[in-house]
Amino acid sequence: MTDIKQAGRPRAKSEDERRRHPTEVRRRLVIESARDLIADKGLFNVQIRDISRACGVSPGTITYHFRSLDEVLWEVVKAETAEFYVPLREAVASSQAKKSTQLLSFLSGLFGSDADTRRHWMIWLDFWSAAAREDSYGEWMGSHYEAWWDALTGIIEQGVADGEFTCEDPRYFAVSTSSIVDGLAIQCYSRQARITVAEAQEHLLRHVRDGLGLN
Amino acid sequence: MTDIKQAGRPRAKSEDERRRHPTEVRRRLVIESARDLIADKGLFNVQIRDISRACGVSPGTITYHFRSLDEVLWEVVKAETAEFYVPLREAVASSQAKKSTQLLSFLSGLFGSDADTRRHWMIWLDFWSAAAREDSYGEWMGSHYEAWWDALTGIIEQGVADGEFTCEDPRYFAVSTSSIVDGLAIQCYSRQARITVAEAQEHLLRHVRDGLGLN
Amino acid sequence: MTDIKQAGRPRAKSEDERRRHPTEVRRRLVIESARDLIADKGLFNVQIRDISRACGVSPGTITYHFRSLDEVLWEVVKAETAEFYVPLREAVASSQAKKSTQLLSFLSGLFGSDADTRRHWMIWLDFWSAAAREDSYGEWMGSHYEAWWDALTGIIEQGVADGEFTCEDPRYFAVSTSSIVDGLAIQCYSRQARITVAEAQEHLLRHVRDGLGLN
Amino acid sequence: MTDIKQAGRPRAKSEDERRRHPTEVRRRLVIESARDLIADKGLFNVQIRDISRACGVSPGTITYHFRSLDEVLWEVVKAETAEFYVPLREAVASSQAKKSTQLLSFLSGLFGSDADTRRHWMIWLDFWSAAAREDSYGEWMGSHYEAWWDALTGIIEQGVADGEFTCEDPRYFAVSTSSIVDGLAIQCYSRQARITVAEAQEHLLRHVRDGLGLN
DNA sequence: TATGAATGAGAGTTCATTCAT
DNA sequence: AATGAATGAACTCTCATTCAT
Repeated sequence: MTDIKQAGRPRAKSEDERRRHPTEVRRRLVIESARDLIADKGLFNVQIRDISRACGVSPGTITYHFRSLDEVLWEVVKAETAEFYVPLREAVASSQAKKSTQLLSFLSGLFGSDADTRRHWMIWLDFWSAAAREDSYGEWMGSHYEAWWDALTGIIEQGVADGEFTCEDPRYFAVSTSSIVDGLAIQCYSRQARITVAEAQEHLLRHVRDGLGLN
Repeated sequence: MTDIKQAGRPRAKSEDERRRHPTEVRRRLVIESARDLIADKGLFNVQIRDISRACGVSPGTITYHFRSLDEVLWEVVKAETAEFYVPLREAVASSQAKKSTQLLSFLSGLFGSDADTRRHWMIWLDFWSAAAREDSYGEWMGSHYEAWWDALTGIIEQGVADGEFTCEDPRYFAVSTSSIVDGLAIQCYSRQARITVAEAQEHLLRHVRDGLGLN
Repeated sequence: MTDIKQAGRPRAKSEDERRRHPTEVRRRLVIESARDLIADKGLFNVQIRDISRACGVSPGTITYHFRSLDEVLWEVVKAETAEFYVPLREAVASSQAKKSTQLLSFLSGLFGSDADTRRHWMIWLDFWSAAAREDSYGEWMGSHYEAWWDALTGIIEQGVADGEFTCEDPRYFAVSTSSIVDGLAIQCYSRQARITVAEAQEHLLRHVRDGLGLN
Repeated sequence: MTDIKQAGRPRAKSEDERRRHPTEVRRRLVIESARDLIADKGLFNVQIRDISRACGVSPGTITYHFRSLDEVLWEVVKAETAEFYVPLREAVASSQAKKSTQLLSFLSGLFGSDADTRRHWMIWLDFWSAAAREDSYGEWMGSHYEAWWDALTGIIEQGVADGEFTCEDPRYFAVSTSSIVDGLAIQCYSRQARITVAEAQEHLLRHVRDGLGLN
């Protein structure tokens, strides 16, 4: 019987349509598809079947490449988190512009009406809930914000050193800023929001200009 | 076990818990029990059986008094929301203290290590997720924050009028403050938090004092 | 404690609104209300709560006066059955008209578009299903049809004796007629019926006139 | 238990029953099993668990292949309905016998004491109730009877054309006949029936012979 | 006699996971 | 590597019935 199964198989034909991928490739494809779904339905409202349908594979393929649904979710959060602050650090590291320009343009980019930004915040909102109840999520979130704060602090310190602006306590200001960002995101990305994304963005920039004595 | 119940000891109390109650009373008891559970397990991780067990009633009793589990959750959120800003408005309305004292003492109260405050923020975190995906939650959240901002704005305007402190744009400052509150709560109430509740509180107060020119 | 309950009671006030009735009266009121519901929702699709609501009493009142829901249903069927063939026998017994007139006018009355007739057939349809699976319903149905046939046979025999019409085998004709009645009712009282009630009636009358050589 | 399965005994058969099947095959197996159950317990008295037990699968398998229990029931009714009138139309189309023979032999076949025929009428009885309350069932029933009548009418017209028998109004006679069939089935397939299946059959044949002037 | 809160077994359905193919 | 049928525990919700009042 087991022989029969092996026998009828090697049909090279459909090989090209539904490609077979090594685990690492397939995992990435799955995670990518799952991100949109999660943004839509909520981190803990997504089913394996949803994800498999979104990838064009069968449910079994998901559990073949992942230990469990939770692992998929977890990987999505990690991917989302990574991609969120990478640009920040890159901007800090590479840009030749003035620090104030770097800072303001980066922070502006946090609020946008495009699908990607919305998706990011949707996942992020759920992530906070998760981080409040599970150590693993909490730990990950902590290290993420720490890096966020470090990066912000770094830019501010450089700007101060460059004489672009002033700031008595860069660390304190970094935490304030990241908090305001999150607090405003809650407002402007909710349903029936009372604050538009543009208003949130404007609010944030005003906060930064005021805090750093820019104009 | 039944013997213990029959015996003459702590009868009064357990008799009272398991008594029959008119719907309105029972609903309130259920909501009260559910609040703790939700804080613990998450708004959408609580099951009817959890709640019924917590109330000492059968699952059928929950659905007898509520149309569905969603209604219970919804009522919990409404109760939690209502109780959150009521004190703020009362403080504004009744206290004879200086506005700055009122304000700082109220805001201090938002961050605490007691079970009630923790519970509040746990529910609140889930509420944000819900408000990002369902109009009804979003609408409710919007009107809550609007009231929050109005109240803060009112106090600040009075303080300015009284000459206690200065503020160029009270409304803007109110939104900033509520956003920082939420943003800090995310940090200090998460697992493995990098910021303690006391630090968050201190951070908030510094933000307010700086913004209003107190000290 | 039991004393307290007795104490607060004798409030003669609402005595008149929600009358208390001896069991036999209450049972009849319940059965009467339940008939319409059953016609609407189906014999085995009616809930105690529906019935109690229809009577303006509480669910407990139903089970206080009836052993069980099944007993209510059963009584409804008995009431419906009784009222169905009583008029037939009365018509036979009392009318002074010619037998052919009696017969045709009675049979015409079986098909009508009024609510009462529809209600009757709705219950009757469910009754057939019940009679096919439970002896008690089957037994009751059998005796009902036997009486039906006897009555029809009797009229026909009298009509033949009176020289009004001819019929070789009155019993056979009675069974044919009752069967056609039921078969036509299935058609004309169904949803999306292909045969109207009027057509069914006309069909039946034609069958009887042909069979008895009337016209 | 696992040992028994591993052992070489009656493997072929039980292996086959519990084998995995593509959806279409499994659906048919489920429908087939459900038919008997429904005949036994009634169309709306069958539970998913009953059906799954009868098929030797788990409850989840039923809802895996069907959207809901209602869909199973609906498919059973459709299958039963289809198989009911197919033979009639085939007899009309293919048989070389005289029309009167075709007709009488087909109609005889409607009443039988075998399990299949009983099962058919049990389901059919419930179907009438359903058709009286739900448009979808009513619509389906209507089209079924229309076909039934068309087929009967067709045979009769041919028989008349062939000079085998006479019939003034074949359509009217077809409706009468189908109604008598249903009306007699109610009687002879009920519990405690007063008319045997054989008597019903005899009654029907007499009706047809009389109506067509045969003998 | 009447109430209606409370019960809890049992219903349909969902869904992560398993595993033969 | 991929499939998708199968599983069965667990969920929400229903509802006849009970019983304190």
